Amino acid sequence: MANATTVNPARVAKQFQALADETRLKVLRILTRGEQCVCVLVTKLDIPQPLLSHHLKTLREAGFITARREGRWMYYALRPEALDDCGGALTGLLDAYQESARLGRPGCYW
Amino acid sequence: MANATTVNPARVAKQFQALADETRLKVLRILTRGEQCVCVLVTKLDIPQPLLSHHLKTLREAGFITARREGRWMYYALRPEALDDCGGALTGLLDAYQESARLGRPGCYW
DNA sequence: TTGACATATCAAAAACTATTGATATCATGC
DNA sequence: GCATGATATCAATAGTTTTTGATATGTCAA
Repeated sequence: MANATTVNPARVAKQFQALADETRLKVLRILTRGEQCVCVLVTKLDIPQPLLSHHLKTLREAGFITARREGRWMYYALRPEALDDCGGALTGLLDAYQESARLGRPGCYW
Repeated sequence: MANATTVNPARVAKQFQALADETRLKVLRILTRGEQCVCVLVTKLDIPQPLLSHHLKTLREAGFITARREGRWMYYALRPEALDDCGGALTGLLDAYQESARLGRPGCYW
């Protein structure tokens, strides 16, 4: 289980970076309904296709989605593990915070 | 409770943007141990003071930390509600995903 | 009130990210 | 093989964020 000390800040920062965009969050929201082909996403989001392609690449590289080709179409699907992982970084911080509160906030630990 | 439809992508994107930086994540991690003065953070992170000041401002504007002056020193503290809130956006997506799986992935919903 | 210290702000430069339009790739059907 | 449609890549531009150094602000102590 992730916690504030096991989390790798550089990696996690990259994941949050991928989430730090309105269009990409909308993509993820759409994909919660199941995998979708790019053509549907383009229509739904109303942005130029190359731009969407770029955002999909960003999400894919950060591990949030997977791609699958079927004939001429590409289908993208959510990878919930990645969302879990990111959430784990947040709960790791929260857990560390609560644990330290429990211990009475000894202050500086280094 | 947050879910994939109640979440405001623009606002959430801004919060994730604040988390999308290695230094800022390190700041949050340090602050899980309780509030700290800037001088401690500067030493611990080994970055120029104006740069840290800028990152602290970013975190503050996104709601992740609070500032308190005590004499010459500024003390920054974690605001766990903001982390919760952000985590809520993630679990909102995950919940929507699982709910849709439960319903048998009806596909396009618009 | 002056000097010293802690922190914030500002302006400029550097680095990165998003957007656009043009073009390439790749699968399909003729 | 050729034309077509779906998607990806590329190169250029625009916009944003990060970093740096200089300077300003605010507080304290003498």
